[in-house]
Amino acid sequence: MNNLLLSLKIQVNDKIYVKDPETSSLGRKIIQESILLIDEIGFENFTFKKLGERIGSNESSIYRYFESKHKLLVYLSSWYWSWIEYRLVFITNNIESPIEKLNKAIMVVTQKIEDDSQTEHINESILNKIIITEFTKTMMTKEIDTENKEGFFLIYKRVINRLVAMIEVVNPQYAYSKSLASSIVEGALHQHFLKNHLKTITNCNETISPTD
Amino acid sequence: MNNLLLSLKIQVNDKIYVKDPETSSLGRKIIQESILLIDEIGFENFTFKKLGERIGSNESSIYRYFESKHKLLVYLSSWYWSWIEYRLVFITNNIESPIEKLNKAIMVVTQKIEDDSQTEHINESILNKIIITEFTKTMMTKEIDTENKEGFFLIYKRVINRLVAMIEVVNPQYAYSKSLASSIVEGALHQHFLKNHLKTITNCNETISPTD
DNA sequence: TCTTTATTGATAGTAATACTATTATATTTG
DNA sequence: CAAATATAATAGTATTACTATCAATAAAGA
Repeated sequence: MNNLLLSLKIQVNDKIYVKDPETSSLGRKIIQESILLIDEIGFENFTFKKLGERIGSNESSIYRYFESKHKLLVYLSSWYWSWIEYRLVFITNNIESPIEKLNKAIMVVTQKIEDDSQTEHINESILNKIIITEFTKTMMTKEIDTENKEGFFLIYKRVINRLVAMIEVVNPQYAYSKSLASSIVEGALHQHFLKNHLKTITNCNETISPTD
Repeated sequence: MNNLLLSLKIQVNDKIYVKDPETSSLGRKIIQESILLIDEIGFENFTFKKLGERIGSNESSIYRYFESKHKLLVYLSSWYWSWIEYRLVFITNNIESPIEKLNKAIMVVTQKIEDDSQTEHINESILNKIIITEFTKTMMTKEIDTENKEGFFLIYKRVINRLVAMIEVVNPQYAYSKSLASSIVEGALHQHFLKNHLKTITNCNETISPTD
């Protein structure tokens, strides 16, 4: 992936933050450490106060970047899906065979991320872990319809739709391409979760991956 | 389904509650109204205080039944899956053809519930609605491993395993029966959710159901 | 029927959460 | 070097998620 990300900035809908965290070192620290802290203690136990203590900064300073911890999670998710989209486009680029292209794409959206540290302050592998358990919480709220209208989930939907397009090239007659694509992405996250916590209701383990 | 439930009591792991809500009218009121209130305002906005006001009772009285709102949600989920299990067994009973049996089973676990009011105090259709958006929250916590050991998710896993068994009768060679079963159940809930909120990434709508 | 026990209600209280507001102090930039 | 901007420190509010105590009722048992 050749360090392309070093010069390319992942863009996130600016309605999600108060101040863009990529524009300051405090902002980047917030992102970096929030990923680690959410992974360690879980999203329900995560607070801006704890994060502040951890980064040697103040609760009120974090509020200048994000209105709420919910929006911070939406930000992290958007960043994640944007990063996935970038990899999706990059890795499937120039592949002639539609089926091979779709295969690669499915690999990208379903694979466990082994740390591929391209961005200094974001640990993609841990971010992948928190997406597995926390991503649904960004959407499963009473505010979803408003937030959806404001474009909070655009990048995620774009990833799904890229998959849909590839499926339709492989089989233009298939009537459920959208549901298939969303099921692949969401289903893979879910199988990763089961593999880690409810082993008795999945076949996934050290040798069999959700991608299989 | 012939009113069998009128004489059969759905059993929920007794570690989930402090006092069995089925043993008193206040308990049943808590169950009945919590379903409606969670549906109305969402689980994050739901509190025992609000529930108390609504049922004309006291916050502290509700705490005598459930330690926390999380456990109440675990209780509602267990009740739901227990009810699904009962229907699963009942509806697929005496069906000879394995494929037909599996088909019926898939219908049971994926269909939207139209109110089938067998139990006076539980509105199954609304309970189904809250399961669609709130069920993952019972599991996606830092406490999952402990709670899983305590048996909080036994009924859910039993439902999945019944499906697994039916899949294996249809095709004993299939290597991913567990993952398929868990994906069917979880995936159907997810498609129901998308159909209600993110219509652009599902093919499900008024005419096409997740069951299809 | 009377008494004991269990259940519920009312009130108060605590620590933590999820913020907002204000002011002081650094730091950056023009 | 001044002005603007960013951050830190502190305080404060309303709400949440409980626990504890005690009084009032209702139900059950002797």
